[in-house]
Amino acid sequence: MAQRRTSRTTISDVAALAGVSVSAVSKIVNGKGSFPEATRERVLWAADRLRWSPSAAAVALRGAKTRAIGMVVNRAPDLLNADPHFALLIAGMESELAPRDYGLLLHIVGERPEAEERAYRRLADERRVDGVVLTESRVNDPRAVLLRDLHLPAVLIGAPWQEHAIPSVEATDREQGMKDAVDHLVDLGHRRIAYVSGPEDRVHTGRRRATFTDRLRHHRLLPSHTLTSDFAARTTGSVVTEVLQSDAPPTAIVFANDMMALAGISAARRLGRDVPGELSVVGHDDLPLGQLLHPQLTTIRQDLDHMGRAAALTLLRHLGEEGTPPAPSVAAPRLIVRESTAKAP
Amino acid sequence: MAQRRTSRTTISDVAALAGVSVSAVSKIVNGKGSFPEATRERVLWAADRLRWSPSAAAVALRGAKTRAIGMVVNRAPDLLNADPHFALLIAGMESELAPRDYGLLLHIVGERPEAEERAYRRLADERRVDGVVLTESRVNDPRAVLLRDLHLPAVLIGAPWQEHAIPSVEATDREQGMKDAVDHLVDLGHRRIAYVSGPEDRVHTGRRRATFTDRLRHHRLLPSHTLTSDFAARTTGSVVTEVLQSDAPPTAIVFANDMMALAGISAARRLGRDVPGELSVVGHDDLPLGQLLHPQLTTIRQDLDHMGRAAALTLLRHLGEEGTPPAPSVAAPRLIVRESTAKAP
DNA sequence: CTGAAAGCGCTAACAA
DNA sequence: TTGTTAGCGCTTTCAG
Repeated sequence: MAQRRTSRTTISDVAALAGVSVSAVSKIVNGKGSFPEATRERVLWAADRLRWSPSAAAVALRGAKTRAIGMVVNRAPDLLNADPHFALLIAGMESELAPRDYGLLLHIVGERPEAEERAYRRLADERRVDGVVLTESRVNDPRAVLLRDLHLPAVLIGAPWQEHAIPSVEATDREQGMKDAVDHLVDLGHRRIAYVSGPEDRVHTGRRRATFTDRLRHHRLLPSHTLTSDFAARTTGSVVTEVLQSDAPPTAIVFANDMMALAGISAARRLGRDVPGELSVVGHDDLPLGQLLHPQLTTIRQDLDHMGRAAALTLLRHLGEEGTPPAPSVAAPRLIVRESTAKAP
Repeated sequence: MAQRRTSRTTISDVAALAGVSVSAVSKIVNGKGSFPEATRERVLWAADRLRWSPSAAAVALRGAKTRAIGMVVNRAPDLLNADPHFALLIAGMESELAPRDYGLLLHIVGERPEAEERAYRRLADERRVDGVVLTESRVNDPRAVLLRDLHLPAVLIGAPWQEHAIPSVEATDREQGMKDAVDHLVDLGHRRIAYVSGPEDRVHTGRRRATFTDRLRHHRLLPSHTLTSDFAARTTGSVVTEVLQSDAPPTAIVFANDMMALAGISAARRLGRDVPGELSVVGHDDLPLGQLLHPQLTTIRQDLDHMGRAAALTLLRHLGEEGTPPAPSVAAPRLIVRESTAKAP
């Protein structure tokens, strides 16, 4: 028995209504052949009337293009939430994907590497997406090899690790913001400046720390401390607490991101240290949040929205999507001076 | 470019390697028929060796199930970013979806209604997802009708609007947190208490304000002010600034979410008002952020993670996904007293 | 110019 | 028990 479910309207319904063949509909809708204007109009009218759009599954099956791109985020949910960073990146990507009718398939896996690998593998094997966007480039990034094996086109947001086989999008003059931050602090008279970095496995962690150190050396200074934290506020808090209680505590700290800076400020305050009176703080990213804090956060602005856009565009071009403009260059990170930095005590 | 991949391994490759028919592979992989253990093993081994998983497109085309669910967020990117709310909801959903091999297709549309409608329409017409999760139930929610027309299964997170045709997941005893907040403030001696709500078109806006007012009446009080803001920090700031400069300013304000509370605190501080000395503040959501602020935020905790999980589970069951447990009930919102509330001045 | 027909990879009747 | 086969909805030769 021909069990008819809420039967979907198909291309043949449109063809029937327009009084043409299915192939005519296909061609007209995809702007392929050349047809008399009258036919074109009738077909388009019929498609519109029936509210028909081609089934993504059928198109994908036929042409091996899904018009979807994937992103797998390997951060624990609670830490993800603590860092609005991703939301901005995703929003940026979406603003380029949506108008081109591309979907974004998101996977949030924990920090377990095997879950991450599995996610990419499924994306590829099941042919769910045409390509993926990676963030948070890692040292010895296992994803580079994996994605090559999977033949899954990819674009990386951020500094590639060595000769990463994956094309990447980055801000021009990537280290400018950090240099400015160091200069700014030195100008304010700070001599004991510390850096609290994110996890060591991130490529940018090493880079930024190197820039930090180099720039201090440029001023004939050495880092007061270089510390490492993860994305948990608690970790950052205890690291900061410890260093502030050391013999020669820093008078200024640069943090790898705004949320860490906030956690740092919170820890300092708990020790009764005034920010910026006794301790200057510089964040990184410039989340909108920073302007609501007291003191308002001095931070290194990254144009996350544009990075997201650029990544999407780069991937789309790579996939051969026609009419995709080249990704515009992303502005260099720059220092936004607000209230959390002041003269050294 | 657009390097065509070495043609994908298909079910017939697996069948060939295992020396059986394709249907045998299909059945075995999907655990359908009954086969001798030896055959089963050989097939599974072959599938594994070839790293084969069924093409999502083919499966979808065949069975009309995509194993993907959709979510469209209608908030401007910058405001999205300002509110980590969604990230938590999404993470919660993912933790139930991922283990069942469901994907999450995310669309971020602006606040333009037509973009939103288009997104749902495409999701349905192109059969990209099996169902959708809605958030932020709206008054006269146009999505209810739309999704019914589209025959797109849906689950709503939050209080439904009237006889919303869409099943919804909600915390038990939804208004408990607000009642506790009011009681708490009254206990502290506050008599002039204001409420700053989110956009009027959200269902919960009206509900919470009603609860707020009712609970005050219970204490034989009237609201000092009831104000409305949108999700932009600036709006909240100016609303708060104005009310604090009025003749009889409130000594306590309850906000519709934590980010608004933060914006409010920031505005108060700019007027030189001490929080909580001169103004007590209560937030809503309990973002991790709240504990890093100074003063730490007193807030109404919502279990966003569980709401996300419950929504996913409910939808999956609705879709007939076997082995999906019923969604556990979501704990009632409750007041977390921290430092932003204190005795009335 | 237009239409008929062959699959894309998979599942589920139906046969053997 | 296992294999054969007919489509799912679409695009794309290839005839007409």
